Amino acid sequence: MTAASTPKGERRRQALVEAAAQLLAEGGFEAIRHRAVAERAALPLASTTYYFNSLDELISAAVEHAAQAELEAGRRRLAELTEEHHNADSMIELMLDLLLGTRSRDGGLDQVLLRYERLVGSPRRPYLAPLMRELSARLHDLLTEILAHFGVDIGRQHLLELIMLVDGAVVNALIESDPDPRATARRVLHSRLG
Amino acid sequence: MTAASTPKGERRRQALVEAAAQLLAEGGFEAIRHRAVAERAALPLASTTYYFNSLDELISAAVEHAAQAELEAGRRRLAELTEEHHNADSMIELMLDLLLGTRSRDGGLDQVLLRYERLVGSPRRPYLAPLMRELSARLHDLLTEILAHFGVDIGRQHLLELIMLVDGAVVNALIESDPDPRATARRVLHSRLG
DNA sequence: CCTTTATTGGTACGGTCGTCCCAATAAGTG
DNA sequence: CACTTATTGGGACGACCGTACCAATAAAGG
Repeated sequence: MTAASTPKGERRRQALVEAAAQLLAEGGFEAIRHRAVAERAALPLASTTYYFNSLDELISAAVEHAAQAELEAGRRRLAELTEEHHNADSMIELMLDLLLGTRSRDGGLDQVLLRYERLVGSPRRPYLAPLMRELSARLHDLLTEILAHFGVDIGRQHLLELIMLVDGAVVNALIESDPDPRATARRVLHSRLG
Repeated sequence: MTAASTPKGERRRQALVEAAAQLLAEGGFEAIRHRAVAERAALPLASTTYYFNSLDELISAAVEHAAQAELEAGRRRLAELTEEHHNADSMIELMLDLLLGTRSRDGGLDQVLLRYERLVGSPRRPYLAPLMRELSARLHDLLTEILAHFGVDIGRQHLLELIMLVDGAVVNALIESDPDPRATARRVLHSRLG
């Protein structure tokens, strides 16, 4: 069964999803294993197969959970913006937070790496494709809203170009000897929006 | 031991590297397993640990072998260029072949996917970092030579921007419902060079 | 209360994995 | 030739993996 019909069951199922999302953030798709998830959630191994028909289903739930949380955090950031920070710099930093993750601020690489592994690893997991497209569309919407909020009126095509530039900057920064993808991406955004 | 001291031994070692490179091209890093490599090379399992101290060493050798072959093929292509094909279109197609692989011509996705998995997966394999940087530098050299051969004088910074654009176009095309990363990348190059 | 359904958790199966061991054999060398 | 080193190939070990089974227990519904 893939659904719980009892409050406690629902709580356990959710605990598994959150544990899987944590593992995803820490070690990528490959870190989501039945045993690892169960241990992280302090539940028995078989609970993972009881609430999810397969590992893929669990991975999907984890990806969706993680992405929803990221989008919500972004919306909260947008809502909390005060007038005093209405400059291009803070807009760009907010965009970078959404595209690369907030942990990239202090030079951390792991979160950036995970995001691009997720991106590139998705075609190998066909069951993720519709979900990824949906989440990608929502992210684009949010970015458009953010730009609009800062008075930047941007067309869909121009936004996609911006995202392409950032992504290209990141994947190329990843193999440098002292990688700082956020700095590279920031330079790109400044040259286009700054 | 990591080296062979006998002609036959050297041949076997090379057979393992080629088998590993084949598997890498077919299924990515994860496809390089002791047993798979040995079977592909029609050699016993233990030969893989006899000639390579670890799986990482075998993976490194496979990556280097594959990349060298790609670079050599690119150089051959450059040398074989005749005057009749001296137009921007054929230059761009050659660049796309080098950046995305020749199998992307007919819309094939797997080779493109493999290349970007290799790119994004490299930071997780620190032993690959120096090798990847070396190979990346050689690819940049080759691309510069190609552009120069077509009369395009391009600075290092401008070349890097071009590559960034292509890579960004590709990773974003990968999650589309009917992905054609080569077409997207081609559009980008035409808008900059065409 | 009792029956039916949902959940629990311990365990087992069959598989793949990296790595190691070791006797048998080939190759190289004096 | 003998002796030393390189190589071969078969097998085994312990660790993980996804998944399935099943008796015991808790919850829900009449």
